[in-house]
Amino acid sequence: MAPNQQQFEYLNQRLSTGGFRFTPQREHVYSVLLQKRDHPTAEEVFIRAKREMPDISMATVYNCLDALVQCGLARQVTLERGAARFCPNMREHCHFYCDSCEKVFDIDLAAGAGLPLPKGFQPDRFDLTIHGRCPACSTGKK
Amino acid sequence: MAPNQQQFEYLNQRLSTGGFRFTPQREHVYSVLLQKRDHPTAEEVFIRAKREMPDISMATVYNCLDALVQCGLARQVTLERGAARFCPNMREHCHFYCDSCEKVFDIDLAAGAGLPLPKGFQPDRFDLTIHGRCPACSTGKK
DNA sequence: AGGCTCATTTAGAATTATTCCAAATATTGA
DNA sequence: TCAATATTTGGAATAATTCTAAATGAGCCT
Repeated sequence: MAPNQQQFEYLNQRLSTGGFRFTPQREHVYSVLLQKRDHPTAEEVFIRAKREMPDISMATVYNCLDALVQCGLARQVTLERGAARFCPNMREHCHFYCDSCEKVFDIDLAAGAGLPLPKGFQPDRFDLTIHGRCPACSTGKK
Repeated sequence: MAPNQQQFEYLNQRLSTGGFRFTPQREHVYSVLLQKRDHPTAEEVFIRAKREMPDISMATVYNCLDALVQCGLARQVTLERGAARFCPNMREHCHFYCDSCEKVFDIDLAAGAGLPLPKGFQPDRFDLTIHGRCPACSTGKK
């Protein structure tokens, strides 16, 4: 599924606003992210991207993901150890990591709203990850 | 500064409860963590530990930190990219990462309290990192 | 104390994740 | 189209962590 015209325009606009050029690789990496929103690692994005663009390189995937993050088109998510994951959901939300099946769920919650920070701290962005069990794993009580 | 008797007892008890043995290395790594609570990386812990225990190895530092985390004596904190950091503060708190001076501050806030999770999700632990500017950096408005 | 068992330590190798590099190529604006 | 500059590429390099196998150490049983 190629990105539709609207997504294409939006990507183009965000890239140039951010001082980046539009390239087929960036378009493709973005479309890969949008296709399956399961918080893939850079390596997983690379594998998926290669299916339609066999010559794309790992370095380019990192470059594209970086550009997307800087343009505000994707978030980089760091859940404990291991590789960083990428998420094109830019709504305010937090992540639920299931310690049992290791899936990542988007939860629509504004984590930082109303938190009484000590005087002087100027928050910019809140990263909330909740660890626990997802519905499937908690009923199975494995 | 060596850990006091109470800390020593507590460490011993938590280690054995967790199925770990008490070793001089683990005691020393724990005392290093307690001495300067600036969220050091494993490498920084290694450097500090070597001052009083020159033969300790990196692998042992990782092993000790791991054991401490598993015993509930320290938390592993993952702030974006780069090395994991370690924090012996086990009170419920979150972290404020200053994007300007890159220091990490403990903030005494219960991040997850009262968050309305969707049905079925069983939260176990909340990891909230707030990015922004610390008081010193926000007044300097660098 | 002596011996057994198993955890731990150690140094270094191996692995994983990411960044860097320099040359070739592509994109944009004039 | 041309020049300037960003991007892509493959591979090398780096960073962070884990693994491995041998030596050591601790606790337990007799």
